[in-house]
Parts: sequence; structure tokens; C-alpha cells
Amino acid sequence: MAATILVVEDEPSIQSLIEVNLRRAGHEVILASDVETARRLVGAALPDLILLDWMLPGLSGIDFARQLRRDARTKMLPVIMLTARSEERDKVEGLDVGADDYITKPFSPRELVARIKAVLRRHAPQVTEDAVELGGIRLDPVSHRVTAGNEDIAFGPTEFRLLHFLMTHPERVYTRTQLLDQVWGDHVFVEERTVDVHIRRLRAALEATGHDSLVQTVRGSGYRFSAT
Amino acid sequence: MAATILVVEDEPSIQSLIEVNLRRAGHEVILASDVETARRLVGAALPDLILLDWMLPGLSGIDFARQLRRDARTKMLPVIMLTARSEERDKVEGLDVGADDYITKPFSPRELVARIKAVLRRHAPQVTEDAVELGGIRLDPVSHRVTAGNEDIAFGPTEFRLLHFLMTHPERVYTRTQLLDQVWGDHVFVEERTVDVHIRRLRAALEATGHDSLVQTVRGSGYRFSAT
DNA sequence: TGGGCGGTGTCACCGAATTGTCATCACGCT
DNA sequence: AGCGTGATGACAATTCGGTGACACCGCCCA
Repeated sequence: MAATILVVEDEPSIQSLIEVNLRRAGHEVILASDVETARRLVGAALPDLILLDWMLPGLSGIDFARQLRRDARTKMLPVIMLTARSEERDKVEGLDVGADDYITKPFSPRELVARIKAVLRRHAPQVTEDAVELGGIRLDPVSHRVTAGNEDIAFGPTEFRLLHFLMTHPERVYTRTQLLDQVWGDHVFVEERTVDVHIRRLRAALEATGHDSLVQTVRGSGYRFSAT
Repeated sequence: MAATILVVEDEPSIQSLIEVNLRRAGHEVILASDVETARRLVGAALPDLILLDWMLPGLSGIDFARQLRRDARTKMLPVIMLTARSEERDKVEGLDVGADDYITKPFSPRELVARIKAVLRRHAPQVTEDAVELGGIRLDPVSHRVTAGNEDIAFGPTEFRLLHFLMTHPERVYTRTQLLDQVWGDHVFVEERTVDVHIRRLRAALEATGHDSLVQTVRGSGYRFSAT
């Protein structure tokens, strides 16, 4: 359940309140006091979730959210809005902008953590610790184990992460570059063709139980996990 | 992926090392040995990315970066910092200034090219990818799949793009030239007759499910996708 | 300290899929 | 029949993904 969370909030007291609580919940916290900084941080490395204050100096949180939705790279980033105002009108406008959830100040730390957890579960399956079961394969992040029927399949760390990502995002083609970003990390420098090799190792491991056909090649585009 | 890159670096040997490698990667390279020159070049024409040395004679790279971030016209320009120092403190200060990424000397040419590619990708505009359903065929760019009923139809990359374009612009005739521009790309030199061949391959693939009549020939004009 | 060892990232090479062109054939008009 | 246009089949070049081999690297253990 550990996730990297970008907190965009200008008031220092609230900032640290949030930080402490999120860290206690096991999350990695990155802080930004204004939209400019936040944008840069997002540019440098994608967080798993953004906690965004409504009112900010300079560009407002709502504008930033709109920008995030416009950019393909951040379109899917879950955003939770943080606002002091609790009026209905604002909630509507916020959701309209594409916020995934709302928290109105004052909030309880427990509510904060709970909502974040909920949004993560809904939005970024691979950072949760739920087991995935698909196409006759079961992958359990907690025990770090993959089973097909009652056979255990062994994977190296990278293959495991790769399979985990693909299984939590099935029926979707990913280019080698996207896979590198998602599985290896945004800033890791690795040859694109390396993905091929790991796909092959993944398939080799799955072959023992005949599940290797779940990992499909889409020529000219990339790879896809498909259970159909 | 080709971009115009402004390289601000005072040491001739490194300058040419960078230049050679970037050109090989298909980029246009503009060189500047100091901040004054760089500023003038940026004023004349905005590059797609700036590769900026940390230490420069006169005004330092970091100050230049700060200026770039202040100016509205250059605020969104991606900047990659180039530094000999690898200390954490510097990295933090650099990101603080607004660099999009970091490369510490010595660096491998491949790393250089890869990081530039990554940064450019992050700044790239989005493209919407909604599924199209028309005339009994469903094309989903996300999963990169075409289905008729519950049959899957396989296409080569070009046929897929061609069908995608036609389905998103139905009931409209396109000349071969227009199709070449839209599907192949503006500056590609390909025989017009080649379109015929791909139309045929498209039809051949659609024939299996009897949907080949959706792609129609308009004698003397071109081709059309029609669901009627 | 010096090997094994599992895991990774790169390469070079191979076979298969894809593509652009041509030469020809077919068809609809006048 | 004679044109003008498309459709087709064949083909050679090129691109792309699959693979096996191999060099590292960090670790554990003798």
C-alpha cells in the first residue's frame, strides 16, 4: 500500500500535519508549496497520487488539476482536492475538473488516510497489495507469489513487477517506453530492447503451465496482457 | 522525435561530443559557448529543449535556468542540466531551479540521448484514444484491437492506422494524397498507388467477417468508409 | 579473498511479418 | 474496342520481435 504522494499545499502547518500522517501510513511524501514547484516535480517523476490544495498562491489548484488532465502523461494521475470551503458549488466544480475525491478542511488524519487508500485502490491497482487473479493466474503481491492452478511459478524481481503491472492493466497495449517508465521507473536509463528480453523471460516462466499466451505481442506497438 | 536542441557548453571537446551524438539521434543542434549567446539564440528562435552546463564562464548555468523560468515565453522550455558534480546538494538545487532532468559528467552518449528522449516525451502533447464503433466493427486504440461481433481481426500496423483514420472520419472521401498525409505522415515520400495496396490488404482482412464492403472506392476521387 | 550464483542489461543474429513497387489484369464508360 | 482507373498477385527490401550468449554486479558462503 506504500505510495508516493505529492502534497501541494502552501500552509506550513497543514503541510506538516499531512506529511506526518501520510508517512505514518507508510507513504512516501513529496512536498510542494506552489503549483510551479509541483509541476516541476511531476515532470521529474510521476507520483502515485496528488493531494492538491484548492487555494494556492499564484496559479490555483483547480487550474493545475485541469492542466494535469490535459497532459497525456498525467491524465490518469489520481488527484484528491483539499479545500477549506465546503460549499456544494465548489464540490461540483472540483469534480468537474476531474478530481477523484474531496476532503474539506478541517479533516481528521484518519479520514485523509482512508480516502487516499480508497482512491489508490480504485485508481492505481498496482500500488495496492490486493492479489490479482486473471486468465487462470493469481498474483499475490503480499506473499510475492504467482500461482497457476496450484502450481507455483517462480519469477525474478523484474519479471514479477512486469507481470504485476500487466495484470493490473490488462487489455491495454503498452509501448516498450511506457513499460520502462512504469515497471523500471520514470528515470531509469535502460535500452528499449531490454523489455523484449524480460517479456521473453516472463513467457518462459509462464510456459510451464501453458499461460504464456496471455502475454501478447502487438507488432509495431508493444505488448499486452489479455485474458480473453 | 526529432527536435531542435540548444546546447550551452563552454568546453569545445564536450560540445562536439554532444553535437555528434545528438545529430546522430536525428536532432537539430544549436551551439552556444556562453549564456549571452544562448540568450540571444533563445530570443531568436525557441528550441525544443535546452541542454545546459552548470558551470559556465560569466553568468552560470543555474542563473540562466532561473531566468528562463521567470520569462513567460520560456517558462515551459524543458531544461536538462549538465554537471560535473554529482553531489546530492547540487541536484536538489538544480531541480529547485527548475531543471527537468540531470546528467552528471562523465556521461555515456546513449544516456544523453535517452534522457533527452524521455524529457521530450514528457513534454509531448497528448492524443486522445477513444474506441470507435461503426458499421459492426469496433476499433480500440487502447488495446489495439479490432473486433467484429466477437471475432478478432488482425491487421498490420499500417492497415490498423488506415482503418482507424477512416473510421474516425466516416462518410467522407479521401484522395490517396490525403490518406498518405494523414496515415503515413506529411513528409513521407511514398507512391500514391501504395494506398491502393493497403486498401486491398485492409479489405482482405475485413473480408473474413464480411465487413469489407465498408471500405468503398469512389472512382476518380479516392476511398471512403461508410457504415450505411 | 575468491568463487559460485541468481538476476540484469546488451548484443548479434535469425526468421517472420510488413511494406512499397511493379507489371498485369479487370471493369466501367464512351 | 479503346481509355482511364482500380484491383491484384508477386516480389524484394526492410523492419521488427524472438532468442541464445555473454558480461556484469551484488551477494552469500566457503
